[in-house]
Amino acid sequence: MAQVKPMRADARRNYERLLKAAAEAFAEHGENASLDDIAKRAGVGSGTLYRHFPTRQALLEATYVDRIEALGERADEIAKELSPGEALVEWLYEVCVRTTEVRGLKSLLGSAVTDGSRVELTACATHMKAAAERLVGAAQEEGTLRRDVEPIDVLRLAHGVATASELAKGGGSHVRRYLSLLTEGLRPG
Amino acid sequence: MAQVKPMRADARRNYERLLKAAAEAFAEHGENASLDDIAKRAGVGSGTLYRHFPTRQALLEATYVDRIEALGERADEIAKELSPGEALVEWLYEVCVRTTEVRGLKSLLGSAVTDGSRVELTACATHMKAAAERLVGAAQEEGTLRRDVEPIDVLRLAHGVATASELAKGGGSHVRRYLSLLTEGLRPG
DNA sequence: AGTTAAACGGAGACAGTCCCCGCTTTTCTT
DNA sequence: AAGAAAAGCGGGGACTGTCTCCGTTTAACT
Repeated sequence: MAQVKPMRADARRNYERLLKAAAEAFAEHGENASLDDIAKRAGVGSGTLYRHFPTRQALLEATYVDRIEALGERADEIAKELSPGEALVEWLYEVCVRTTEVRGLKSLLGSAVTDGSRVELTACATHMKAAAERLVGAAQEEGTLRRDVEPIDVLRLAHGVATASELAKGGGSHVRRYLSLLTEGLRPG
Repeated sequence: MAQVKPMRADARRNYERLLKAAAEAFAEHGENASLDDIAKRAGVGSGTLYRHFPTRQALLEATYVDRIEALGERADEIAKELSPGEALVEWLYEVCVRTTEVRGLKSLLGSAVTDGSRVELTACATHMKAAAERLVGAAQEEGTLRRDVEPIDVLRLAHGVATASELAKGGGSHVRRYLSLLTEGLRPG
């Protein structure tokens, strides 16, 4: 699975430049930033971009793997500090916040939890699912999470909460509230 | 607000043709169906399409107002048959199902509950909010819905549930489940 | 230095959006 | 009924974005 042959020097250089340009462009214009423009920013031809990243999704993934990995690590940090139930909620909160804050991350996380997505098991999907499994399993052990939900359900619902929050003007400020409505339920407590 | 002058005969004819073509195209290709193609199907020039419907959103709205109105009426029908709490849930279920079933409806319903949307208070937004207000109010009276949620919150969360369901392959079959996770909460009952 | 294979780049085919403005159709007037 | 004014039509074309193809360049290895 790993790079069998080392990349040629110019290829490696262009790859990195493209990632940098992509991060800028996605941050500036959202997930639909023009790909040709990204190539231009990076100072390479568009052919080079498409050779390295055959689809927008591939570029998005490469651009944000580190963020996704960071989320995976956060899961474990949080798990050390809080009880399993609290840890799950707090992690989901962070996932939602990133989803709404980091432009372009949303579609990536979305396709990571989509059934039958073209892209077979991307690195991002794997990371997220693994982290969710750990937290969900622990919370169920503890008895603070229903046993009839799967990790993937939780991830999808978190994505839904992020989407709902985004619909409000100050998206971020609604995340906590909407997430707690999900965890506590809409019935009066 | 109503049409001050009656439309010219040809204008009216083209308007209707466009709506019919749009319904077909959106059903076939989703909300991003080509507008020029819709004009072609309708047998009119693209200028005519853009004159009647300045934005994709406007066309989407005109295409689906009747569906939205139907949802508004369903709210009242359901309210007659079930207790307030059950009625709200059942209505939300139908909203979610339509959202996932009718291609193109999603982005319309989404922008209807978006804060600070360009389009000031569209007919769709008004209908949905009014229906939600009735059901939410009744359920809160009855005591089966938290008092700290607004109708708009409920609509947004329903949109989130629809989004989450869509991420699963057989979108429709997950709606009931995800909606009940929202109403009951993720904690064990 | 020479050879080779990998990588480059940007022109260009294609598709979609949307506007502009000369032309046609309808409607109004007398 | 005929002519004028108003309303509406439509499609050409500018523009933007995607993505591929293939002649040219360049790194890597002798």
